[in-house]
Amino acid sequence: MSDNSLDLATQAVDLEIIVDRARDGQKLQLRLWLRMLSITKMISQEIRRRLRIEFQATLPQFDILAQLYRERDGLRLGELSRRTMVTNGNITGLADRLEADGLIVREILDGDRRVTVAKLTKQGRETFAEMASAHEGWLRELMSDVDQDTLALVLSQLATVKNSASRSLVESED
Amino acid sequence: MSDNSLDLATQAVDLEIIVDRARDGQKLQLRLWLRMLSITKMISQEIRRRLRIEFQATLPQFDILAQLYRERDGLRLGELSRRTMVTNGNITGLADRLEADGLIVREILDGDRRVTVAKLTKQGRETFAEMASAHEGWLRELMSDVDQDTLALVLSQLATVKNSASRSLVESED
DNA sequence: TATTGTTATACTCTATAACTATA
DNA sequence: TATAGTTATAGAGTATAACAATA
Repeated sequence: MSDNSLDLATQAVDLEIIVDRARDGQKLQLRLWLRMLSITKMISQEIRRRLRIEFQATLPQFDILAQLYRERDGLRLGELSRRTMVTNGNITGLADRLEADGLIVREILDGDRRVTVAKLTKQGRETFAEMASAHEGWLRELMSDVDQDTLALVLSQLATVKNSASRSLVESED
Repeated sequence: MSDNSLDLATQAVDLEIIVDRARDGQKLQLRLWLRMLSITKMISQEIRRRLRIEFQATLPQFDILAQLYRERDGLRLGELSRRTMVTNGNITGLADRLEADGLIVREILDGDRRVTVAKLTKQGRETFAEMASAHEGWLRELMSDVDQDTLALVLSQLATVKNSASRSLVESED
């Protein structure tokens, strides 16, 4: 390859970068979204598969157990609904299945008989501890090529994204 | 929202950060995953809501249309299945609905009658162009607080995550 | 009257496996 | 025999609205 053609190649690359940048500026939000969607779909399919096979559980169920695990006194169903972003009506069905499996119990609150509090049973705590441990290992495995600095960086930056989205959503609620 | 509840929200965020820091070091993969999951759930619920209301469409359907939009000659159903991470059997059902809506057509390939190629119809192209434009606007809105540098940075770093996950998944296929 | 949770309903997605037509 | 796509089936999640009990 002659010096001349190398120059041309270099120019072409520069141009490409410039064009990319120009095209960027726009649509970065969209591209970031599509990338997150693709990653979460890929990973969650695998996680769901393993949860189903090894624990006969689903991701929304895991999510509920996780919320209850860190709230030893349990949570009202309404609060559980808010935290898991699952509607009230659907929380009932999820809780039904978890209760049938003996992982949670529902208790009516003394003092306000409208309120129901869900808690983990002993078996629920034990089962969730196993699930969480396995889950953590799976994630470590699935992200084994990503170095700690990158993880920490992306994690912190995504907080901005999360806050932006939740702010937009709350503000558009009318 | 009253000033009081705003303060409580701010306190909750601060507490989360402190607890996050304390727990750091370990489990970065898990925490990154949970954060991505929470963000994508939040955003995708809103996107799905708007797609349904404004276009009577779902996210998987949008995904299929997007793949076909950029492949003017259409795609085999098997390739569509691979790209959208939807099983072959379920692609059939999705394609049925899109075809019933007049957005795509299925054609048997000359030369190999086992193969079916899906393409956008004229109406499909027009409809998708509108959907994509609206979709881009929604994302810009939902991430309006995130600056361009952060977007670009996270976008590029997530490529690593994506590659790591897909490599792990492929390797564990046996 | 407002709030908490349940019930009812309809639809879509997801996963798996058996099956048909074609190569 | 292998491949491409379809059919069949079961189970869950999701969204919406009407409803009962309680405050």
